[in-house]
Amino acid sequence: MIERFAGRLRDWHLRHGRHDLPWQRQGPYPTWISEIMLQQTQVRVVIPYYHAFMERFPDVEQLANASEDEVLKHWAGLGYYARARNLHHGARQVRDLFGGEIPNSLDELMTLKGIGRSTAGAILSLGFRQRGVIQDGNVRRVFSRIFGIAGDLTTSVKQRKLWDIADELTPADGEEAAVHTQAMMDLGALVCTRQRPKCHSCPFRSDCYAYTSDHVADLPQPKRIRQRKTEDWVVLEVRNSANQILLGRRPTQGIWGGLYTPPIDTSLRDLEATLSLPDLLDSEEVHIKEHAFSHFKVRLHHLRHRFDGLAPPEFEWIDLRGFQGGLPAPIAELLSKE
DNA sequence: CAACCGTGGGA
DNA sequence: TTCCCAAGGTT
Repeated sequence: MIERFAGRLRDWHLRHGRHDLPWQRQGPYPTWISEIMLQQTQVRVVIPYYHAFMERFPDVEQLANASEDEVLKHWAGLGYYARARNLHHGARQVRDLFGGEIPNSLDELMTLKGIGRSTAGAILSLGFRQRGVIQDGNVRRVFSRIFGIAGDLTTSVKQRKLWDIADELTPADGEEAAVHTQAMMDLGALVCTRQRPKCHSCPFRSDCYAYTSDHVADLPQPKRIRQRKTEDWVVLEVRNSANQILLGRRPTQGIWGGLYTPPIDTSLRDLEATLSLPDLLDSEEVHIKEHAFSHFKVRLHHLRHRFDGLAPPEFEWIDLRGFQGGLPAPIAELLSKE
């Protein structure tokens, strides 16, 4: 089974795999961009962002020379904004430390911000067509079912085991490894899905532990999700007579790091203390919007206020049209309302 | 090691 | 409505 695995996977992929994704066979830079965008993010969500991003930042040099604000503007709505900040930082590392050429070794790739072992393996394999090994959610799910790996897959023992299997199954030849890498992800994404897997069309069903022992629904073990707390945030939309709006850049650390939002705090009273705008307590609540982050929830209380004068510290008057910075998705939606 | 870090969509 | 997940990495 181990001996025949790669060959059988390749044959399946030739007929049933994905061969027309926009970043495929485009070289290391497009592979890098797509791999970062695809972290924890579905293909159909990524595609429009990928096209716009590549249009504006067609190569490493243009990405490195751009401002972080503009990079985040193109990332706005995708989420996990550290990915964009790290990617931008990584492009500058390539420019300044690698002479503008993306390195083609595992160790060097992993020195770039935001590139871990799996993403480095993917760039080596898919981007450079050199031998590289990945270990993503698709691979973990496929292996846990085929080889019957139960329990928590994030422990170091299980991680070691999964990496060992992945390494053993990956062909030595670079081009074959590239096809293998794409095929592993396609099998996980198209057949060996989390819910309602299509075992009837799986090339490994006769050897699959989960399928042959009727444990497909139990593997891999779902990770326990802790209850998410809910906070209340007051989002203060302040406009002046020129229809500009008060926005401030959020600190790099924390939620929405590097993006721009209106003044936000847990109460209007706290906002009044920091902003000291006249008649702030008279501002009206437009509506309340619930928003879920990965580890907590918020009720966004949308308030409107009119003010003409100097922007308070940490904020600036901004015309949203042509603004070169990123707005978080729920904030952009909130500000677009009448 | 566990918490942190977004968003949209499907069930 | 609510829960869960989708090509992870950093701290």
